[in-house]
Amino acid sequence: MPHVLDILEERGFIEAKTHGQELFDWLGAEGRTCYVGFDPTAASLHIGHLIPVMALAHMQRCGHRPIALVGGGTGLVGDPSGKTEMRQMLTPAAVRANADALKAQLARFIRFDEERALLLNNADWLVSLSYIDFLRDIGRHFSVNRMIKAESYRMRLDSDEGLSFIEFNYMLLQAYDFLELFRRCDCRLQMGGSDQWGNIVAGIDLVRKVCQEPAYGITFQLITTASGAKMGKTAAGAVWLDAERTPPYAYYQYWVNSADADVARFLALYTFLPMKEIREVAGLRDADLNLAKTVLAFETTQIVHGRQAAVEAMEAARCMFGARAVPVDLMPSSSIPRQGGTQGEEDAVPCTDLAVDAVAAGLPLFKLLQATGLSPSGGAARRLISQGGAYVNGQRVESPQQLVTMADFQNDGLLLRTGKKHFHRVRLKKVQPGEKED
RNA sequence: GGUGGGGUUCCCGAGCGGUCAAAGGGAACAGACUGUAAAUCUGUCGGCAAUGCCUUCGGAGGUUCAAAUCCUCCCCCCACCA
Repeated sequence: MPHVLDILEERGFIEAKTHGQELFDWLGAEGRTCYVGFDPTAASLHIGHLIPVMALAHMQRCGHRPIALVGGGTGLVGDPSGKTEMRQMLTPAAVRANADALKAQLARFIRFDEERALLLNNADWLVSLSYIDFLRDIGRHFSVNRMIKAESYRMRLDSDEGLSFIEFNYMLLQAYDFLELFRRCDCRLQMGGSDQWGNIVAGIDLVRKVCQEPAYGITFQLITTASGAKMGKTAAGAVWLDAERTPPYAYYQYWVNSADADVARFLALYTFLPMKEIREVAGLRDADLNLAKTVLAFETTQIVHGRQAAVEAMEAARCMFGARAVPVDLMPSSSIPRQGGTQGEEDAVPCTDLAVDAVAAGLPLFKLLQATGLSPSGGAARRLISQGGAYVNGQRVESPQQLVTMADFQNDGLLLRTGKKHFHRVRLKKVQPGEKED
């Protein structure tokens, strides 16, 4: 079996690690326990969380035992690391609800059956801590002189806003988590984003001081897109793993729209396809690269939303954009369907129902653009049309006054498009007499 | 608690009585070029069935024909002092 550190290194995960050779040797044996913490600041993970999640999945595939630690306790405090502003404080009830939601999503990546991975919540040991005991047992091992020199606090200590005492304590709590997991599960490795370096090292030191045992840490690269933007940040907000927040189609589209320069890197980080095949992608040029983007989008969507949703998203995209089928010899390990697929599968495209009555008299198109959410306001829709950016059934709309009529509907359906890549279907809905339209 | 400096449209940031829906930049959106890429150029970028009307410049009042701009009170942030 290949060594997990080699895999993570080769695929571009690792930014820094402690104890180079010693860590390598320790991971050389099977069944090592490692962990990553996820604070439940929202009811869903987003793309930014994917790197540590994938890393845990690689750990498991290499025969180790990952722990996903949901921060039900630390989430009540809020990590200031690398943050320019203080986090909004969440109510304990919200933190609990979020923690439950995260568990379900993590199970997409990691198998938790038969103790092959653990899902723990640090609220189980943090919430009941006694202040004085904690200060005496844990707090005495921390040097404030050292803490204020930590890079992760630098931004806040230098800022106008400052650092509140509750946030200053976060490092101790996370260090205590590591100690607790070491004691409970013999967990000796903590991983996290590059902003977690300070917190991880604090935990390593604490384990050594309290138990005189070695512990290790790995931090991951901060992944940005080729244009320098944070992963998963769009104008509409984060790209979520929750299908309610980001539908599979939109999730798929996010990945298809990756920049050329990112494709190979993202395939390595966000899929499990073999590196040998990914390296071949580097030889692709121009439009051929789009095929690799299709594989990337399909694979990542499949992991998060399942095969069915991934196929639907891909078919919808193929239908809308008319992309070529992925050839058999491109990344053969991918389970992406290679044939043209079924015709006209548009189900994944966002859709709005419209009552016949509303159309019968003629509905101004700009109203419809607004109603479907393609335009944020009527004015924006009018501007869009006059700039030539609106299309009905593939036909450019010429005038802002244009009406949508029954003639525009084929099989009770109509396809709106704005710009190059925003599609929305409209379905005619026959309202029975006496039936109320919402 | 004292003194001083601030809170402007998605973000940064100008404006300091009419010419302000508010400069400039960024983000975003559309068009052209393309490959659902990048870069570039052009346009748009509070709302409204719209040559006009309405709502915005921390909040509430006030002065004025006219207020983001002046006055009063309040809230919040920052710096220095205690």
